[in-house]
Amino acid sequence: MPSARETELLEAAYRYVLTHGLADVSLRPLAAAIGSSTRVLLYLFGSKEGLVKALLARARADELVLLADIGTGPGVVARLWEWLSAPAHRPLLTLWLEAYARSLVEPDGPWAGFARATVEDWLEVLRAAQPEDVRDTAAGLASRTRELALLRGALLDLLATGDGERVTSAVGASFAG
Amino acid sequence: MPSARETELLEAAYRYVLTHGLADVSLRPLAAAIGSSTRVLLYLFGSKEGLVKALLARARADELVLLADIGTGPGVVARLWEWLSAPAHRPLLTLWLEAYARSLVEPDGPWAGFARATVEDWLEVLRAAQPEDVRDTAAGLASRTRELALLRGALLDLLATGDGERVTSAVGASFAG
DNA sequence: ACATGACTGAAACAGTCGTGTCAGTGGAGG
DNA sequence: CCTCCACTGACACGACTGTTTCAGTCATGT
Repeated sequence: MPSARETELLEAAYRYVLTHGLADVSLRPLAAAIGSSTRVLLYLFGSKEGLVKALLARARADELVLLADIGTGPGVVARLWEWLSAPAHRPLLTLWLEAYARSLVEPDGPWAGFARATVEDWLEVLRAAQPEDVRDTAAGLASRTRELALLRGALLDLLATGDGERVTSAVGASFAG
Repeated sequence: MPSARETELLEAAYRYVLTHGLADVSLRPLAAAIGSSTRVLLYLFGSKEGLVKALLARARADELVLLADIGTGPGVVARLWEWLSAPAHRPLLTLWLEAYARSLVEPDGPWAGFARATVEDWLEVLRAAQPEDVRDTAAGLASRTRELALLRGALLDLLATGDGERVTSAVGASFAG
């Protein structure tokens, strides 16, 4: 149960890393930017690793809210892509990709398991959206794996090029109906 | 025109970052691991940024060799996936993803433009593999964008879960013919 | 023989890193 | 009033960062 001050500072730190990235964040500049001090951050989060872990969990909370609100049934993929391609979400998704890559390179530490966890989260949502008769078949598994791949590959493209038109039309062509 | 010693050390450093990652590499441990010294690395590459840039270019060279060898015509996507999913290439692809993510967070520095460049490289290969009559149409552009997205999304999944069977069957289902 | 240029070792530079220490605030509950 | 506890400021610690300075070594070309 985090204290009020803790969640307040976490929120500020979260806003900070959304624009500065998580990879080479350091306590002193971060503390200065959010009007705090390294002493307080260490006191509240125990260590830098604790802070990073809290920030990762905070980012994941945003993701889980989306997945909970997205619903099921036909059109999930289109709705997911709508959310993924929204310019307002770009900082969050860049942060997400950063954490994803990092968790692959450095399987220990606060990043541990981040990539695998998001794969499973999303696959589960896509599974829930499938018709019942394919949900537990090999074809169903392959199908939602393919949907997830398309969404994330398209996201990679979009984040790099910013060419929403081209990428959206590519995604849309796959799930028009 | 790099000297013999320079390419030799670059190759050793490349092998090092393939297993240690590029994000938090530092000169002293790297130099020690490859039997050199920070003095020499700085002398040969000018600065750490110069070294990182050289390493990125080295990684890109591996990628370009693949793209040159992959040929054109039907089956490119399947052949590309065969290469991407080969266990031997995993370190390279993890490094690739790391550089990709980093270039999005920190658009300046040695990473600049890395993500965008690889998108264009791959799209061009896929374009060359398309039948002539669609190559310059909007549908052709959307089609190869979609192929690229699928490949890279599948790669993300594979790197995180290692579940080659599931992912490969998902990719295969899209391009069986 | 000599000079040139590629390469290398040792040590130091100023700076930043995460973290620990010690000493306080300042408000809430007894 | 007094105590307790969440929180904070100032400062120092050792380790590490990229980079520089100064001094070589060694083979090569003339």
